[in-house]
Amino acid sequence: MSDAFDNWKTQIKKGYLDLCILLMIRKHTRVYGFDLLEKLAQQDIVLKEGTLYPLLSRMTNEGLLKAAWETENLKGHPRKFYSLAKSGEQLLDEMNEEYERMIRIYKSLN
Amino acid sequence: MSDAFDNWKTQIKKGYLDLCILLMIRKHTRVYGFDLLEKLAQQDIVLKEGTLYPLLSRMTNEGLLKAAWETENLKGHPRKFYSLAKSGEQLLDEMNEEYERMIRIYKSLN
DNA sequence: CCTCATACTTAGTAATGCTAGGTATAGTTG
DNA sequence: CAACTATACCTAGCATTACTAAGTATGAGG
Repeated sequence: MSDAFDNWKTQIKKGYLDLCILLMIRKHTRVYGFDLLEKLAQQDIVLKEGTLYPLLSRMTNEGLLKAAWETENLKGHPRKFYSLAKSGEQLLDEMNEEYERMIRIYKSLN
Repeated sequence: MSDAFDNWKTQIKKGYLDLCILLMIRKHTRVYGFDLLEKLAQQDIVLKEGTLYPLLSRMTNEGLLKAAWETENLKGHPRKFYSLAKSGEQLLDEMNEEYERMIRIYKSLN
């Protein structure tokens, strides 16, 4: 049985990771998974690979991201690059609006 | 299959509701479920009873809340009043700190 | 040749919010 | 007093996500 706070920390990230990852991809236009993992860690969002990759796959399947294996300059390990699809940009805008709303409510209660 | 945004809105609330409810109870010291439902709705957090009550039960079982059936002045329907337990206050402080951190990261990515 | 770092993948688990009901009491109306 | 409504709380089952804990595969360095 895990600590109440640890458990909450898992829950509070649901949805938040999607948001941050979409923001991060928008910021960098085109990134691959492992690099994204490091960029997120720099922002103090530390994920395991087993958390990030399924998330990227899901968002790609939902049509939010475009994914492409690197084909040119292929020296080193193959990398799968992600970028925002149209519907991903649109969703991100909606998410931002909703999240700002939630922050406002939170602030007003504190 | 639900819309991607609707689905996300469900996910992003996980943990957030706990936080808001603890904040609300702290603010009012002592409230019962149905009243809490209305107070939250006034803040634009609209829940179904089937969402709130299990949540209150869970937090009570975890020792975060103290629950007591109204015994005095018992006219009208019986009401179960909730207030913050020690560990609930403590958890709330930790949650606040973590949530502020998440907001800072979010802002920096946007 | 063996180890390590990079890079991606997958199966299974725990936890929460929602749906869609249900129970019970008190006041109101015909 | 019977029927209805509003108040107040409860519960079973579902869908979804983040995490754990593996595994696969490539290239570089000793």
